[in-house]
Amino acid sequence: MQDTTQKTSFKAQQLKFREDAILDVVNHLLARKGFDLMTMDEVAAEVGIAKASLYKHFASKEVLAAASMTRLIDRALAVVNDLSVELDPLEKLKGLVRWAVTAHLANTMPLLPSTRSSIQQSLTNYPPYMEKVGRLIEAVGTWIEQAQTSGLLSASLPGEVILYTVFARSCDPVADFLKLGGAFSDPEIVEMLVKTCFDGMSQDKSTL
Amino acid sequence: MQDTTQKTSFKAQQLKFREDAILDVVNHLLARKGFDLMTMDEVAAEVGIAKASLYKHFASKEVLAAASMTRLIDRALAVVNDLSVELDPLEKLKGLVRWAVTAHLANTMPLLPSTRSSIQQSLTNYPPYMEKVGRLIEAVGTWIEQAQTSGLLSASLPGEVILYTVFARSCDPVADFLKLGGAFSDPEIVEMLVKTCFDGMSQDKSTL
DNA sequence: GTCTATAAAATGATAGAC
DNA sequence: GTCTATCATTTTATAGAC
Repeated sequence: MQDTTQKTSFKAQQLKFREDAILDVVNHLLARKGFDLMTMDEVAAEVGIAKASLYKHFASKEVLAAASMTRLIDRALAVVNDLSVELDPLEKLKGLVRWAVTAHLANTMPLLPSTRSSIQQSLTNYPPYMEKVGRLIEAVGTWIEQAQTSGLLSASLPGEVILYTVFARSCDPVADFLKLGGAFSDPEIVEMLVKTCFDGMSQDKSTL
Repeated sequence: MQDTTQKTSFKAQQLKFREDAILDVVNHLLARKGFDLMTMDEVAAEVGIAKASLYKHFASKEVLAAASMTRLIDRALAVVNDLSVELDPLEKLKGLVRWAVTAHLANTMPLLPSTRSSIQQSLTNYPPYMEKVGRLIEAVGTWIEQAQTSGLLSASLPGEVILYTVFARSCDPVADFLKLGGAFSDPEIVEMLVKTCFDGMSQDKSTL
């Protein structure tokens, strides 16, 4: 038959579609409860398939989480790419933090940046993930260096510290508490977090 | 017998001693793994007693964690009290953050400030804990107001935001990553976190 | 690949002897 | 109050039919 390849490609498309739907659910659950509290039963139920079917797509809970996290890094890389326009490096960094905090508030940012999480180790042993994280770190690291040499960011602060501080905003509980309080809109919360992150909480000396 | 009360008091002392030992173990486990990953088997093994004995002291895992957390707030209140000397309010706040980050690095700071943690709800339903948290918030809130009115902290930032930001430093993953990197000593990490927390990462405009 | 049914292990909690 | 033994439940993962 002549349409064998077409049929296969259609099937492959359907497969990808289904797996993307699974990863959407996983991403959401990772964001709301974290890896340890997320159960495979829950994932299967929310996707609307049997648990055994889930295991046909992903070999284990850890593999499933790793796939979801890899997709997240892909998205972060896309955001980084979009930000590579005519912005100064400080604005690029702020843009990345805005994206992360916004996603966190929308429950689409998996709760990871914690040395304590039990997936952390299996993730570091998953080369496709680590390779992409490496690319992300390199891109953001470049922005940080540029911002420091051009006097936009404090040059006395080790770049490492700035890098981790930027990434850590994606899981900052301050956003959750402010949202819980109900006094501010999501965009307001995002802007306040960005401000305290980059400018601190002390009185701005330049205005005195 | 005349020494009945003495005997009782001695027994009570022993009981408190044992329960304090249990809470030490729990505090350490909560700091390293969090509530959900901490198991009662583990607690019992590390204390050196049978799991059933553990349940004679504390009715459930949640009660156990609540007791540990209450003791933590007691210690925070003691630190707040020690800081009520001749320091300006900004230095008091920094002192509190220093204590929290130092404890975090020493694995003695339970990983909580997360809306996602599954104990959070049972804690809010435990009046002794909430009462002490209330006192802590009041004391720190007063410092924040003083720092804002005296121009030490940005007055345009809602007090709420400053309060949460200060508390959130106790579980900031930046400290963990920097420690993992091995390039800095614990006190250096503490000072860098305090600096970025209060002064941000942007170039200080007053030096230009 | 999807399902039902079930294994295998971990874990919170309790029974009951001493 | 401490122990051993056990229960009940949850949860990761698989077997095997269709």
